[in-house]
Amino acid sequence: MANMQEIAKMAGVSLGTVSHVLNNTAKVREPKRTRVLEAVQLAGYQPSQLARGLRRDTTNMIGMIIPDITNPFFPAVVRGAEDVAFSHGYRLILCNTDNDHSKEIIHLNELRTYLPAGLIVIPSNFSDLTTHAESYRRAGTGVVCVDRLPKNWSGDSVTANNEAGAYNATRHLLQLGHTRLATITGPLHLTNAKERLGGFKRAMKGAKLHLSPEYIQETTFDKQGGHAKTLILLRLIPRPTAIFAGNDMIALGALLAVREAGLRCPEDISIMGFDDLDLAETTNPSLSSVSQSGYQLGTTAARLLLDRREGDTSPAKHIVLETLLNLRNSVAPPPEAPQDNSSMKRRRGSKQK
Amino acid sequence: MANMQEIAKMAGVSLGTVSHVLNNTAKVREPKRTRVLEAVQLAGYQPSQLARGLRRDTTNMIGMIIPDITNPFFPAVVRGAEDVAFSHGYRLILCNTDNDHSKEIIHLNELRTYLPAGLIVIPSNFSDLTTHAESYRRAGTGVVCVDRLPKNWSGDSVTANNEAGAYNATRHLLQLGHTRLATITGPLHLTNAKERLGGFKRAMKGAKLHLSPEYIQETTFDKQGGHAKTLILLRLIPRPTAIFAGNDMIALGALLAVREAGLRCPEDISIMGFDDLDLAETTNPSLSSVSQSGYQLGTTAARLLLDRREGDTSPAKHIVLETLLNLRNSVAPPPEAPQDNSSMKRRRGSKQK
DNA sequence: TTGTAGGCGTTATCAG
DNA sequence: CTGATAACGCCTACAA
Repeated sequence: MANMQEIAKMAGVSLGTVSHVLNNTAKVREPKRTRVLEAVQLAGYQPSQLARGLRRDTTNMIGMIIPDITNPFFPAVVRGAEDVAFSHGYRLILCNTDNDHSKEIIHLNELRTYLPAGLIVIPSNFSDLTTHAESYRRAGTGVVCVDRLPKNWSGDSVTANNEAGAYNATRHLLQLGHTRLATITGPLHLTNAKERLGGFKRAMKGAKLHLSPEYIQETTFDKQGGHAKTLILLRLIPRPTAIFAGNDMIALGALLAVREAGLRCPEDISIMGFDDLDLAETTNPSLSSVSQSGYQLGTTAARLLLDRREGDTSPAKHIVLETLLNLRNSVAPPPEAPQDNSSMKRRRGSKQK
Repeated sequence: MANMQEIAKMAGVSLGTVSHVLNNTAKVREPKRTRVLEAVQLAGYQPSQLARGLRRDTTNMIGMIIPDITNPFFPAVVRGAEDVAFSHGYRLILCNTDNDHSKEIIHLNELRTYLPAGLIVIPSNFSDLTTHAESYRRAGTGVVCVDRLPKNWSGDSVTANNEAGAYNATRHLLQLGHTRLATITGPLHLTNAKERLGGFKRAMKGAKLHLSPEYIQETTFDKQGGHAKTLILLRLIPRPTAIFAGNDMIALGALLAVREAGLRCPEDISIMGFDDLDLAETTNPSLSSVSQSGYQLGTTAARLLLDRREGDTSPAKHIVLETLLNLRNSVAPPPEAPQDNSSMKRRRGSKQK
């Protein structure tokens, strides 16, 4: 690979002049200027990002740390971030943490040595991002947090309006006539899971419905969790007629469990998801879900980061993107709407607690 | 961030000595050695990858170029590559091409300036990878091609056995008694699409079945394509009783089209996919598919690359991973099956799972 | 307007 | 075995 010195020789100018025309850092007169450009063209020269970064004390790389690219929600976020980054000349270094915060720390520490232009992070469980981000910020490197927030996070963030999304979804179930609603939440130490539960509870409270604790099941954000917890919910008496799942993977597990139990969705039980993944429209029945745009989460985060780099020093921003309720076939009114199974109805007193 | 000079000062040794203990490039005696290590620990020092790369003329970054992380098959490949890379101290720079070969060229040219340890590429449509890889190879940088191969590719590659996978899948359909088989292929300039069609044809030929050209439809590897081409196939007379789809996304589109047409799968028409994506088990009916492990494709590619870097200079390797036929509910014998009788024996015990 | 030279943080070479 | 010192390729004062 040619270097600047060779380009200078080819164009018959000095090294500094080449740099000047490449970076527009000084007006170079026409005869030389084009000679340089021609030489660059001819040699297919591209400046070493390494040397440039070393000298400038910052590179065009953006570190992106996510739990797991294999988890269907995250690729969209990554893609959104990459599109914005790429079009501005930045590149992404992708790191998976598997929700392991010690792996996250390794990435956080190492990424610093690339002098990245910034960091976009979807925190792992029990993330220690807050303390580590501090050292980035001291170095003038932006860090934006996406989708969920670690403990005590006060920096820039881009999240969905989980609370409102969950509230609206739950409202919809209530309006259909459901009164025995259950929810299967993601890990409640994650802010997004907690907020969704918050929205669910608010809607329940608004409807003046009592919510006994066994109707709230916490699990991991995956199919297995949804499956296991649904089996528990289905054994409850009275059985819930609707389940609000913390995300689509949980909803998927719920769907499978309901089928296994010999029940029908939505006739016997309604299921509502969150995320509106692509798979939501191909399940059987297709899944009603709270739609949040992962892509937009990604583009917004990247733009925020680039603004910071351009010198935006305003106070921390917390951008919240609204959700949309996407109704499909997994929700319906409860069976025989005002439950006529009187024996079941009597039991309801038992959860008076 | 502390640099080596400061560590040297802290430990009361010279800069060179610090480098020596960090890289094991010379035996440093015990009193100093531990002092250095302690200083490193204390300062949380990590060497600048930029400076190191500049000096060593190579970094610990691996460029990974893929069509689109949003496409459900690719994240697994990326994850496989990342896992192997990470555990060996390498990091991934992720680039999406959108199957646009001019975007691919941009990435190829720019990645070189990071002096990457190697490149893992899933080529775009009409990829010009072959010529560009040449310049990488001259610089001693390995390039391995995954999933599909560009024109005239003669370097390292890791692919699935598309031909055999398609052949086995088609054989299965034939053994169920289907005689009017159609296929919807991906873009035939992509080697994987072409090989799958090859396997399909070989099975048909083996069964001495005529295959008229309108029973072979070519399209893009997505749902829309599968949907549109299925509608065409369903209008043919006689209508095919089984469709072998070039991948699961096409199969998904086919499923939707069949349903729209008021036909039932698998009673009226069988559908076979390829890839065995996660979504295959949640569709209605669940999708029979040729399973290939994207994750394994990724790990294998990364390992191959790292071997090269360790000095393996043997001739180009073409690693081919076997597939597995994963049977679910989207295939069944054809309607009015004329073969309850003789030849339907399970003579092929093959490798079906 | 153009050229020169110093230095970013490392590694590697070569004296001591 | 240890410690200077010269690159690596680039940018940028500063000098011409």
